[in-house]
Amino acid sequence: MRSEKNNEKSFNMELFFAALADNTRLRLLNLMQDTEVCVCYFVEVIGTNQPKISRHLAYLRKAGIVAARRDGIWAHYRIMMPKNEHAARVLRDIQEWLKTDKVMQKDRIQLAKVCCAPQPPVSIQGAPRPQIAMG
Amino acid sequence: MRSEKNNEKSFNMELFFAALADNTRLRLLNLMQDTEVCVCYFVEVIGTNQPKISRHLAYLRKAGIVAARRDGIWAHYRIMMPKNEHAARVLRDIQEWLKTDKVMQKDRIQLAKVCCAPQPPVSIQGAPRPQIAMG
DNA sequence: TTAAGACATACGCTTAAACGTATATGCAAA
DNA sequence: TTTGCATATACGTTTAAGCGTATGTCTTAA
Repeated sequence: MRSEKNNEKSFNMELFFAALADNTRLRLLNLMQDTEVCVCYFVEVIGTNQPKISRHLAYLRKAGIVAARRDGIWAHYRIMMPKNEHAARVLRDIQEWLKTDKVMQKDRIQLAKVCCAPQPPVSIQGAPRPQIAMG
Repeated sequence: MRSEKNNEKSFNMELFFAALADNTRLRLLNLMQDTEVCVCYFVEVIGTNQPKISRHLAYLRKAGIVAARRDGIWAHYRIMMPKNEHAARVLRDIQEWLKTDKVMQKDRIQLAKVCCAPQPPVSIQGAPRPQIAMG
């Protein structure tokens, strides 16, 4: 996609679909299906460096697909339904789509494991647990 | 999107959404809403050079969203519903979405004008007319 | 068989997306 | 206030998307 200002008047379809055209971002959305998720869990489950996750989350934020909540040193991200009804419909369809994908299912199981483990990995010890890990 | 082989087994979501993340390609899809359309009409309505149109149509073809039909020197493109039910659902939603967009509506009106004009522009004289220009 | 037209692709360029690494920011405990 | 940690952003590099122009391919008509 070529750069273009995100006009307030009309929803930017290009930006919306560009945000969805990346496997890491789809995995992030998948992990946020049922609840907000702390950034550190994304890093743990996706298994990559933290700046990469942060950048992709920023991309989703700028596209109006997710919202962030700060809680002290922790940042929690959640899916935010676009006001545009058509975009919202597509996003809901995508959520259902992701639920049927084997790799995405694995990711959600992995999130549940990491969150509910009695002895979490050292890298995320003390991280805030999401209320619900899976649907 | 980074390059990745389009695995036959699982639908390539990245490629699918990347194909939708471009305004020219969305305009092309919009013009194919009701019927197959000859390439020369795309060039006329979009108002750009022919190789650009051809390249974007090739992109849509590779993403499995459109199909081409050769008829002598003419090439006709039409929307092809993906076999993947989720992709098909999203694509149908997008078609409805495009119908509500002012700019896209203008494009379809323009297509109708060009196709039904008693004296078509010189550049497309003799071009095969689509059966239906608008919904 | 040549010529002309419609369409596809090759080529070189510009721009931006995505990456890893380094660093800045902001909060919290000591 | 200093230290440590979670997160965000800056920076430089690599890769590929998108573009205009040029050229190739295929078909039809002369």
